[in-house]
Amino acid sequence: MEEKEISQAVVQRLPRYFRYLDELRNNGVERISSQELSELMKVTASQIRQDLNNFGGFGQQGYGYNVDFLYHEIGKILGLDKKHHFIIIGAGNLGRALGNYIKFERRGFIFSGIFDQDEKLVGSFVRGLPVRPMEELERFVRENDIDIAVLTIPKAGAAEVAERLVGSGIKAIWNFAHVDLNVPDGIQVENVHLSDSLMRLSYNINHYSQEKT
Amino acid sequence: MEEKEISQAVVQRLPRYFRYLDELRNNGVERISSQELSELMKVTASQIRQDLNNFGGFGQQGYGYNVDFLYHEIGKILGLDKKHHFIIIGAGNLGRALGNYIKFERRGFIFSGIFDQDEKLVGSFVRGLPVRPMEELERFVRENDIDIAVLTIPKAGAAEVAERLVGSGIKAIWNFAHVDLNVPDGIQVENVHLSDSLMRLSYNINHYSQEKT
DNA sequence: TAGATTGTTAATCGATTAACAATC
DNA sequence: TAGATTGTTAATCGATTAACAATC
Repeated sequence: MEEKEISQAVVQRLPRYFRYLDELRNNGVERISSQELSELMKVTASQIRQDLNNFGGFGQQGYGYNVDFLYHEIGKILGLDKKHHFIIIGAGNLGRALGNYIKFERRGFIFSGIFDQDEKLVGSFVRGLPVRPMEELERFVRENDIDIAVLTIPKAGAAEVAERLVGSGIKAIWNFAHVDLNVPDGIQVENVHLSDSLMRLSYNINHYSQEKT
Repeated sequence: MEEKEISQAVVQRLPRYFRYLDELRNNGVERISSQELSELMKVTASQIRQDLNNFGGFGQQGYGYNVDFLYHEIGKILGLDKKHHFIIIGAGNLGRALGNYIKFERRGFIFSGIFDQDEKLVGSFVRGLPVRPMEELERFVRENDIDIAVLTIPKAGAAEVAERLVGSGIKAIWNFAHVDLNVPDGIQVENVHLSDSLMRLSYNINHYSQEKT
C-alpha cells in the first residue's frame, strides 16, 4: 500500500504541523517559509523540510509553502479527508467525556455508539446515543462499519474486550486502559496512558524544577 | 540538583517499567531477569539494563532483579514516594472526569481543587470539592501548596491561565488544551493532546491497515 | 536576472543493540 | 566452584542537523 515506510517519529510530529498550519490559516497567513515556521514551532527548519519531503515536494523554491495548501495536504496524509466511525467501550466519566467531545467530529471522527457492561448505565444517553449492553458489541461493529473503538474501561476487562473487537473486524483501538494490548498485526493501537503521563510529570518536577528559595 | 542528565527517551519508558513491575509483584513474582522482562515487555534486555543503570545498579549478577525492590526504587525515581497536590482548571466533562479519577491518589497525586470561569458551574461539586471561581486561583495555589495544575479548558484561554499559574508559583502543568504552552524554564509541562493522538491513529489506519477482502 | 528558499545529500549526533568481562 | 546474569564498553543503527546545488 505504501511506497516508503515513514518513521513513527515523523508521524508523531504531523498533527503538530497540522495544528500550527490551521492556526496560521485562521489568522489569514498565506505563505510561510520553513525558517519562519521553525521559529514558531521551536524546531529546526531542516527537520520541517525533511519531514514534509517524506510525502512530496509541497513547497516552492524562493517562495516557501502555501499555508492553506499545506494544511490540506497534511490533512489528507493524516486521513482526515475520510470519515471514521468510532464507538466508546466504557460509559464511565472518561468515556462520557470523550463522547461529548464534539471537536472530534470536525476532523471526521463520528461518535457512533457507546457500550457498558453495567446494566444501570445501559439505556442512559450520551450525546443523544443510548448506552448499549456489551452483548450487542460484535453485531454493532459489523453492521455500522465501525473503524475505531475507544477503550475507557478498567484494565481487568481490556484484553478480553480487545479480542472481541478484533474478532468483529475493528481497524483500530484508542486505548485508555492502563494496560498494553496484544493485537494482531494490522490492527492499530494508540495508547493514552494517563497515569504514565502523570508519572513523567512527577519525574520532571522532582528532577528539574527550580527550587524555590 | 542532578548528577547526570537522563534522556527523555528513558523517562518516557520508566512508568511502563513501573507498571509491569507492579503487575509482577501483584502476581507474587519475586525475581526477574532482564531477559524475562524483555520478553514480557517486548523490548530488548539490553535496553532494560541500560535504562536501569542510569539510576544505579539495582540487580545482582547471576540472580537478576528483585521485583519488589526494583518496583519501589523506580517509584522513588519517579517521585511517587512524595505527595503532589493538583488542581484542575476547567470543570467541563474532561475536568470532572479527571477529578473523579481516584486511582491518581494511590500514586500520591491529591485532588485539591477545581476551578471554572462559568458562574453556573461555580459552587457545584466534583468528588466533594466545590468548583471555585477563577478569581480565587492565585491565592488558592499559594495557600495550599499546589504543585500541579491540570488544564482542561479550551485553547483560547490556555495561554493566559498558564501565565497566571506560573505567576502563582505552580511547578508543573498537565496540559490537555490543544495548544502548546510557553512557560519559563524550570516549569514542567506534559501535554496530552488528545486530538493529535487520534490523528496519529487515523494516519496509521490509512497507511498500515490490512485491507479487508 | 538576483535573491530566496526549497529539496536532498552528507555529516553529526544520540539512542539502541550487541558483546563480554566482572561478579554474585 | 560453575552457571547465570548483571553492569558497562564498543558497535550499530536511525534520526536530526548542516550544507548546498537546484530552481522558482
